Amino acid sequence: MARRFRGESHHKVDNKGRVSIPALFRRVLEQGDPNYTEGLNPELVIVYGDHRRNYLECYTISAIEEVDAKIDALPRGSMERRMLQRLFHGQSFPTVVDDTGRLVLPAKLRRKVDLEAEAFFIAAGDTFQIWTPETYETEELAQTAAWLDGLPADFDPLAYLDRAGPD
Amino acid sequence: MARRFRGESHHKVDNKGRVSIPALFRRVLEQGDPNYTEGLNPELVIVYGDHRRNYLECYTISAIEEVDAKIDALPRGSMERRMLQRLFHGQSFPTVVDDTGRLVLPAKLRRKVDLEAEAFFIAAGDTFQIWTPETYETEELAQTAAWLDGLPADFDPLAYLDRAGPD
DNA sequence: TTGATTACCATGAATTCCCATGTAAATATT
DNA sequence: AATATTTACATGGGAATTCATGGTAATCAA
Repeated sequence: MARRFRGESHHKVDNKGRVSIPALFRRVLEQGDPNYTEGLNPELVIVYGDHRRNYLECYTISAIEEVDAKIDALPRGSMERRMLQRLFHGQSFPTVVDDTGRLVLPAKLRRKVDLEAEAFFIAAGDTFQIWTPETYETEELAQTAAWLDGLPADFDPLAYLDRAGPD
Repeated sequence: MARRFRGESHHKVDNKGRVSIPALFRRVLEQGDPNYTEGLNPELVIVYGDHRRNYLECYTISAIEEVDAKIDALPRGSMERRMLQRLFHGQSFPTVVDDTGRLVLPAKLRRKVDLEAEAFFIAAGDTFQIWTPETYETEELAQTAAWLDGLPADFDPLAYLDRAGPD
């Protein structure tokens, strides 16, 4: 497994759509781009998905190539294949980190996830996500809080690491 | 099972956030980093968690890789997986021991656990924790005392090693 | 030619690098 | 055993570099 993204942080988005990528994420993007060499800027792919998805998911080149390979393995003409193609090939945006370590998010993408002055970056395994801070708090955190409420009060979610969970 | 951390100690934190790692812990970090070789500095991952957690938990590379493998095994899209990803991939900070055996804790992490001039290190199996001394005393010790108070006066905690507990 | 996108330059703050020192611990030497 | 020598640790300081962010000029597309 390639190097993983790790960490979370907030960054300003200016009116041109420029936003700094957390420095540690940049290192991972560099390592995950087979064409990257010292001095160059790594490429990446931003998957934005359909209208229900309200965050941007960023893939290193090698991560997206793995996905592509899996899609290629699906039977031609199958629904699964068509859906995944639409999601990963259609609803995505290939781009490159700029010289100052920033990403330029086109207005279309910003509008899609309601991004204005600030963006929240969070690692998620071999990808990282870009959220509007408020959306992340209200949707993502609220959702887990609700889920936790359905569990025994003393149950430690970390137990999921080792077992199935609370009976 | 990999080598374990053992012991506890106090260290100064300077205003750049630098703090010495107990020398014995360093040896464990070295052994727990598959990429470590004599002369190099071991990497590690600091998991800080959400607002409810008031200490930093430090994982060796192999310990965190075990965790990652377990997360990877959970079904994509499941709440369990998302929670654990948020905690271990998002709310964490990968770093490396410096040449003089210190760790540099960014302001963000120090603020989170109220770390100022001094830090308390304590081993916890295959991880170790960094606490603000006062927090550790008031929260952690008080809790243990309360727990012991709830047991028969002559109860030996070692009984937990072999069975479920008292009675 | 006009709004948008890209390339370049600028700057303060945070972070890393490199070197220094006192002290405790380990080892070697009479 | 007592003393000298070396090595490892904990801690500190300043210089050099990286980061995040902002601005302006050059380029592009329609």
